[in-house]
Formats: sequence, structure tokens, C-alpha cells
Amino acid sequence: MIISQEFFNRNTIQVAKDLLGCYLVSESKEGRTAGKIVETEAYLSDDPGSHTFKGKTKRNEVMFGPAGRAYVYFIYGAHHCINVVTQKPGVGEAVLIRALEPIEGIEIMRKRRNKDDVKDLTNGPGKLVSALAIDKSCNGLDFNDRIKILERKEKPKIIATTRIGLSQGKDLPYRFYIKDNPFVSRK
DNA sequence: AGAGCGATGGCCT
DNA sequence: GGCCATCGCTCTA
Repeated sequence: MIISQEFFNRNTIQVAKDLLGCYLVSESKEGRTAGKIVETEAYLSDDPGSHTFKGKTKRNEVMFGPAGRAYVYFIYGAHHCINVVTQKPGVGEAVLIRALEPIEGIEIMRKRRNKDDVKDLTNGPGKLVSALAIDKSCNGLDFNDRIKILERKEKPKIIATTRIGLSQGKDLPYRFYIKDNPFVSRK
């Protein structure tokens, strides 16, 4: 089942936890690729680690829009990352999807990633975006388009810890992952 | 297994 | 001009 917009129009930390175990699906000409979400990070409006901390800019404007859309940004001159926008319009918050467990289209992912090992296909935010052929053209799309999020079947055991790669807000416990899942990017 | 680091480009001040 | 919500390669063990 597709997830309703009300699911995303909620407290961002709660959405980050509830996304664990849900499925991210990408349709393309080459076929469908999909994975279970196993690691997320929350980015809040009063959070110095968030792109929105200093207000709205051209880059982050999707984060201030309605919940349930994709915020895709380009980083380090090489990678894209994908977030799910949360909260009502005007509030710049989102959940970064950091890792997936590959479920469908593994051969397509292998080609896109140029890697054979299943454990190295989607265990990082830049990697999963590449495996699912997500790019700048997905920025602002609803998760009801060529990228979708489907409901989880069961509630996983969750670990909460600090986020990765930040210089600001690095002590906040806003990273969540599924306990004992081998596809998490880092413990 | 872990640390160090270069690549690379868009955005912000 | 400087800064990144990263990745993959290299070097040391």
C-alpha cells in the first residue's frame, strides 16, 4: 500500500522511525528497483545540522513545501541524496534515507553501481540513490510517482544514535536504524 | 579493518 | 572562496 500524506505530515522524528521497514520503489525503463528502508536521519527546523537551519533558499525550498515529497540534493560534486519531506508547508523538515536492503531489481542495481556484492549496493545515501537511478529530476516529486514509498509489514527493533558526516548538530540522536540489519551503512 | 584523502560542482556569503 | 547530510581508492597493519 502507498502511504497517505498524513503519515508524512507529522513529527519528523516519529516519521524517521516509522519509515524503517517501509519500502522505497523506483520505476524506470530498465525495470523496477526496490529496497526496504533500514536507516534514516531526521533533520529539523531548529537543528544546526539541517539545510533549512538558516532559512529558505533555492536549494532547500522543497523542504518547506508539503509533506510526502522528495527532496533530492547534490553533494560533494558527485552524489545525490534523497529525503522525504515532513510537516506542514512552511516548516522545513525532512528525513534522509541513508540505507536500504535490496529487495527487487538486484541485477539492475549491480549494473548501475558497478558492484557485485549485494551488501555494497544500497548501504549509504549516495549508493542507494545511484542503485535506484534517482537524480535531480526527482526533486519535488510526490512519492506516488516514479518513486514510491510502501507501507511496512512489521515493526522493526530500532536503534537511535547520532548522525553521520555533520559538522553541526553532530551530538543530536537523530539517526535511526534497524537493529542487526546487515545493510545499515554504519553502526 | 581502519585511517586518510582526492574528486568534483552547486550553492551561499 | 569555502563549504559540504559521500564514495571509493590507497596506504598501513
